[in-house]
This record gives sequence, C-alpha cells and structure tokens, in this order.
Amino acid sequence: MASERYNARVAEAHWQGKWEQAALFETPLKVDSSKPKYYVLEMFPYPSGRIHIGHVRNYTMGDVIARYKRAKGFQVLHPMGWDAFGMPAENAAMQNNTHPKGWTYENIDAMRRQLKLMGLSLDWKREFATCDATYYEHQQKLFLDFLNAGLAYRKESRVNWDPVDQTVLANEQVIDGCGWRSGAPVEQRDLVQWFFKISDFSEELLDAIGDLDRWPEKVRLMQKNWIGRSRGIEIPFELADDVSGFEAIDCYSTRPDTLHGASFIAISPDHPLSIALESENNILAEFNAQCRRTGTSEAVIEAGEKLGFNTGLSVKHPSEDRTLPVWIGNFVLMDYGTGAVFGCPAHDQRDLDFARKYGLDVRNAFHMPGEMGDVENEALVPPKTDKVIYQEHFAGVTEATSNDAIEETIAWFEQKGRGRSVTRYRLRDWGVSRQRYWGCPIPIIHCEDCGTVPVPETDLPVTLPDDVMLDTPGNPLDHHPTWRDVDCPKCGKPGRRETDTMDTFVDSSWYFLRFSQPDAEAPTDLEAANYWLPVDQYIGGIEHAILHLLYSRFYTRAMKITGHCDLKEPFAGLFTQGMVVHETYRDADGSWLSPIEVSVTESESGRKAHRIDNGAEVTIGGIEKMSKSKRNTVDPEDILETFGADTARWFVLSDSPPDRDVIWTEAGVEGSHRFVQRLWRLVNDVAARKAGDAAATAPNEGIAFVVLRQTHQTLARVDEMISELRFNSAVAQLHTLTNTLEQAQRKLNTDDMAGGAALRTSIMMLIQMFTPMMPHLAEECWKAMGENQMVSATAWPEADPELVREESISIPVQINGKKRGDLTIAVDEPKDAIEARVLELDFVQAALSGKAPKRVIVVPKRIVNVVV
RNA sequence: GCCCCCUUGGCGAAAUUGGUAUACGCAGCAGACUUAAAAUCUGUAGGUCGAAUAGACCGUGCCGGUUCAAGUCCGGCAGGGGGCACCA
Repeated sequence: MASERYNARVAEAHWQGKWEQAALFETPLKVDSSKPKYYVLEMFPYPSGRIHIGHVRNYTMGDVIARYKRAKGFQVLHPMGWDAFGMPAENAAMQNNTHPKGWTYENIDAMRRQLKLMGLSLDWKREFATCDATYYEHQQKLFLDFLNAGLAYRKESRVNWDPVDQTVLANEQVIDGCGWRSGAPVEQRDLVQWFFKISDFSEELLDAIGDLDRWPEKVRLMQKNWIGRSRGIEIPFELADDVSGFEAIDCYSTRPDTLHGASFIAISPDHPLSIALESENNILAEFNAQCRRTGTSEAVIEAGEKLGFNTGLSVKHPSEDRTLPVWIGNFVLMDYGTGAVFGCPAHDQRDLDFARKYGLDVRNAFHMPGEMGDVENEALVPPKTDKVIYQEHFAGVTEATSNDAIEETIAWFEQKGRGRSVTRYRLRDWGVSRQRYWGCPIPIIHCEDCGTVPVPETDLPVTLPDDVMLDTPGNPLDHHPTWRDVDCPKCGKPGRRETDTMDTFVDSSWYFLRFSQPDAEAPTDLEAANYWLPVDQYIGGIEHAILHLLYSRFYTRAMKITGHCDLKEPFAGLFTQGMVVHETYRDADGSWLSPIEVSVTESESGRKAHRIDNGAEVTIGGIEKMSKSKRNTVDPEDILETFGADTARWFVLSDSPPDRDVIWTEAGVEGSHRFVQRLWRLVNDVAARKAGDAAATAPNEGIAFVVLRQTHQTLARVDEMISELRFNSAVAQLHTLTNTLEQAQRKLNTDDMAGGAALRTSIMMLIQMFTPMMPHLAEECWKAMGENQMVSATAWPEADPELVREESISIPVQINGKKRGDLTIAVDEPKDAIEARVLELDFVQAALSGKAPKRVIVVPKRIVNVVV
C-alpha cells in the first residue's frame, strides 16, 4: 500500500486535543494512595518569553519518564509552573518601558503556548507562577513562621553598591569594578539585611548527603565542598603591645601541628582590630579601603595578588618564647573562621609567597624522614596521612602523621585551657534581602518603638504595588509612600514597610511542595505533601547543583520544623542534564551569523559553509553554548513548525548521553525526521499485511521467531535503559529493532500468516516502546494498526522471559589474551565442558603444539583465555 | 588560587562496570530506481602492510604500572571544560 507521508503538524494538534479532552494527564487533587505514586519534576523555567532548546531537552526527558511510569501503573504527578520573579523583568521594564508584571505574564502565555506544542504530558491544572499573589502570600506566611522559629534574623552584610543607580549590584553586574549600567566605580556597603539560618543545619545537610544515593556523585561532592566541614582549633595570640580594647587575636587553624613554623599573623581588613587601627593610621585605612574595592567573590580574592600591610604590632607565640608580627592580609576572609590566621610559610604555598614578598621568616615545623633541606620556593605540603618528623614539638610529638599530630596538638591546647577545638563550616547564612521591586515582599513593618514587627497573618498577602516608578534610581518600593508608609500593627504609630524583597531562590525552594496541592489554603496540604513528596525524579541543569538544591534541602527542614511537611529530603532522585550546543559561524568581516543564514556542505574535502543569500564563504567556528551574542541559537518553534514535536523530541534524546552536552545539527534533525517517516511506512506496511491469530500461530523457528525474540529482548533492554535515564541507548535499541522489522517485512511472504502475526505483535510492542519519546506518532501508528483506544492510555508491555533468554551464545576464545576464534556454547554449559571443547579447537591445538596449557581461564557466558 | 569533570573512527557515541573495542546514528563513498532531481533502497567503511572479502601487526589523548585479560583499575603528564555564595 502506498502510504502517505506522516503529517506531523496535523497529527500533533489532533492528539494534543484528544489527550486534553480525555484529561489523560491530570492527577486528581484528592489523594488516592491505592496506587504507587511517582512524582517527576523538571526545574521550572524562568519566563524569558520564548522556550529555548535547553527547555526542549529538559522537558522531553521528564516527559519520557512521566509517560513511562504512567504506563507502568504509577499514579504520576508531572506539573509545570513559572519561576517568575527576578531581575530580567526589571531590566526589560527599563529598556522597553513596560511593566514587569505585564511583561512577565505575557511571557508566560507565550511560553505556555510553545510548551503545549511539544505534547508534554503535564497536569496544567496545577500550574502557577511564583509572582501570583496566591503563591507568594504563602511564602510570606512561611517567612513569618521561620521568624517565629528563630530561623530568620537581621544582620549587617556587605553588598556591591552602585552610587549612581542607587542600587545593589549582583556580582555579574560588576564589570571591572564598575556598575554595568552606570559605569560608576562600585562601592562596598554594609546594609542591614534578612538572613535564614541555614548554618544551623550545616552538619545535618552534610551528613544527609550520604543518603542521597540517587543523586549524581558530582553534585553530592559539590555540596560537600560547599558546606565545607573542617576540624581545627581557635587559639588566642596575646598582644605584645597595648591596644585599647584588644588583649588577644583569636586565630583559627586547621593545621595547629605547624605552629612551630608560624612566623606572622594575618588578619582580615574587616577584622575589628584592623578597623580600630584605621582611625590612627591613614595609610592603613587606605590599604583597607583598597582591599574592599576588589570584588566579594572567592575566585577574585583567591586568584588575585596577595597584598599585606604591616600593622607594626606583634603577638606572643602561644607555646614558644617569641613574638610574631601582625599583618593585614587581603586574602583573609572575615566571614570564615575568626578573620585571623597564623602564617606558616614552610608548609603553605600562599603563606610562603607572602613571606618571600614581605621578607618574613620561613621556619620548618617538620621535615620528611631522611630529608633535612630548608624550604626554598616550594612549600612542603605532604599528604596528611604521611609520616613526617616534627622539630622541637611542645606536645612531645616526634615522628607522626599530620593527622595524628593535629589531634595531639588540639588536645594539648585544650588541656592547658589555651585554645578550643572547633568544627567549622564554610557554609554561611543565606542572605535573602534584595533591594529590588520584582520579588516577593518581606512581610515586616519597621516601627521606631516596636522594632521589626511581623505583618499580622490576617493582613497577608502584602501585595506588590503596580504603580511604581522604575526609571528612578534606587528601589521603587522605597519611592512609593502610600505603599511604604503604614501604621505599626502593634502600637498604631506611623511605621514603614520593609522594602526589601526576597531572593528569587526563596521562590524556588518550596514550589515542588506547593504542586502537591496548589489550591491549599495553607502553604501546603499536609496529606497531599506527605503523599507526593519527595520528588522521585528531579531533572535540571547542573548550574543549580549547589544553591537551588541546597536551599531547597534547607527549606524542607525548616518547613518540617514549622509544621508544613514531614519530609527528610525534597528530591529522592536527581538528574542533571547537559546543555544543547551549536557550531558558530562568522562572516568575512568577523560578525556572527545565525545557522539559518548559512548552508553547510560536506564532502571528502571537508566541511564548508556558505552564506545562503550571496554564496560567500563563511568561517566555521567552535561548538559553543547557544547564546544570543554568538547568534548560534536555534528557535524551537521553527523546529516544531518544520519537523514536528516528535522529531525534535527524538533528536534531543538520540546520540548524546543526557548528562552530556548535545550538539544540535540540522543534519541530525533531518535524520530524526527520516526515522519518523520510516516508522510510519513500516507500520502501514505491516498493518496492510495478512496475519493469523497471534496466540494460535506463535512460531518457534524461522524469521518470525527471530523477530519475536528480538522484540522481547529489545523490550527488556529499553525498560532498563529508560529506568536508568539512558535515553540515547534506548533510542539505539529501537533503531536496531526497526531495522530488523523492516527486513522481516520485506522477506516474509505476504501470505505468511504466522509471520504476519509475529510482525503485528512486534510492531505493536515497538509502538508502545517509542510512545514515551514520540507520543503523537505513536497514537497515529496505533490507530493505523486498527486500535481504538489511545496508546498513551495503555499499560506497558511485559517482556516474555522465555523469549528473552538465549539458548546458545558465541563467546570469544583468546590465546594469551588475544582473540583467535569463537566457540558456540549452550548458555548454561558447565565450565569443564567448555574448557574441554576449547582445547580441541584447531587453533588452540596449534598454539599448544602438544604441550599442556599453563592456565585456562573460563568466564561463563563471557570469554575463554588459554595461556600457553 | 581552590575544587571538580571530560578526552574512544571524519563526527555524536556504545561497550552488560575488568572479558570479542567501535553497537546505533550522522556525514561520506559506490551502486539500484528515475529522462533528471528529490524521496527511497542495497552495499561499504579504524589504521598500516597486502591483489585479497587471505593473513599479520598496530589501535580508546600521552608515559608507566597491576592483571591470564585494561577504554574500564592505580601513578604521573598534556589538552579541553565547569563551579567558587546578589544570573536564574
């Protein structure tokens, strides 16, 4: 039968309508715990206005899992929402003279329409945006609960300040020390801001990483390093000089075993002593100011030049009769430890560089056994598990590992009452205040008499005012008197609203809980939350490996304490997908060209690119992350229009493993599209052939049997691969099976009833197997096979173990580790029998030339190696 | 600076986690069909030597090690990439 080409556009719209009509993907709001549940969630998008290819990849993966689990009999929750607060809306508002709210909701409408074109099996009934007052009012309630529970507090904190725009700048808005918009030199300012006490959970958040066994090892490691537990000691170094108000400098050290090598003290420019000295020493004050001008990020500080300033003061060594000079170092962070360290140049490269630069002593605390040489320009830093020889050690340690010596030193100081053992964490409290308009208002009123007063719960939500001036420098909420100026709820005197809004990471730290019952009158419905959570499979970009995921883990704990859920961890399974990247193209004048302006040809002489409009040769550049500036983006809607959603879905699942970057190529998409058409032809050809009753004519030999067997084997593998999110391998399996079925369709006579039945059965299973990946095509094929029910509503087929199992297999025979031939064996043939048969083989006999083999290794079902 | 990851044909990759390296796809080449093109189908394909679809040797970034056996494990090196607290 001459079948027509598959028309994706018509079919996709049709089936999307059918699914919606049947409410196939809506999950009842009433909890029904009779079925096993499965919660699959992709990180919700920021509504930038258009979906990009990364979204297509992310949501396709989640959709494959959602559809697969549904077919496997799970009650699936697969919701979608919008991470809708944030800076881009304010930037767009200023650039295009729009309102952040209107801009955001228009973007949401546009992106929802685009996402719907993809045919995702989402429960749109649960959709919400974080900028909906019906969402953020609950976030405000949570804030107040956290405040009550002592989990939120205020303190001073340093920010990047743009003096012209009168605004706080994100690190990425600081370019070469100047504001990105104003170009003015950025200042560091201390503002009183709101914080969440995530540091209270450092130990627990760290320890619980061990239970996250369905998280990528990489992410677990990043979180461990981020929390950064270190064991050390705090030792007071008594000042040898008189400074009023200061008797000693507390130094934190993880390496007290090197104390004998200490030759100076370095304090942070923000250390209280350092600040105290500023008033009497202008040069010192200028040095500190200089240090504060460099960025706040760790990378900048650590990679930058190490600068020091000699205060002229000195301290007494805590266990030896000598003094150490006190320096201010730009590399000492006030936020970490005590803001003061002792420098041991011999055993720390940074301290050594510092000492050489400023002419400070270099003294060994230990040396390696048998090597007495002095340290020159390379610090001696052996692994802490290696034994080293300590010199003149106060605690009597001589030869020991550093680990042991550290413990003994800490014990010695504690016993003498001259220091205390501490476990420190790198994790700092989470600053949530943002001096911006487009965010969730912090529900607090400041009163001169009563201090910070929570907005009464009955007054929630504190809604964002719409009528704000976005073009005036500073936070628009500060310039809105009727919103800002309110009476104190406690004493009734005039007060002021908190005009800071919350970090957008707060919005995304609990949205996954809200999805369990998006209409709940409280932040969560306990029954629904405890039933659906944790998220069984969470999927998103690696860029969220630390902050979003850690904040969500903190939030879950804080919400448990405040009675909003009963949950240990929010995400049981996590998958971090790679990016979609594309080749770049440059015109003769060096300007970037979009892929749609370029045609690429390939031949034996290599790849060449030309401009489509005038034929001029174009330089092919590197394969890079899609970005507007390099113009190497591909618009998903174009692809959906041209090829259809199934082609796009199939392509992003093919070839590259999902956690690695995938290269978008036009040829690859066309290849996927060809496969769609091939499947369609094959299904129609099989549908048109005569077939016997499948049960009555089940073959046990011949092509039909091979086809059935391979189908069941493929099913077993695809099942496993989808479960393990190895979509590229599942795709390869389906390709192989399709090749086999096509050949069988050609080879089998049209009146072969048994063969026809086997082919039919196989095709039906094949359709079900690719349904999660290409659901529209699958529906169309299912219908072509004469089925009335939708394939999306069918149960996943089960592989017949008898058909999956092979009776005989071919295994390689090696001589001295090199393959020299094969041997066909029964799948359960005993070892001795295999060995005996191998030794009979001609090429084995020849290699042995009459001698007995030295060794014969038989690995059942795998390999035989004869060592001669 | 610190921490982490990656490296397999022309390209994306696979390899049951120590057991036949290159499955599957893309691009290529040769052929069939066609007046022609498109579409479709068939064949071919790591490298070197070789007439060979005979056979041999080499081969998973580089150097070395462990093992009967290494893409996989260990040590060292090189190249590429990512993260480092107000982008989301």
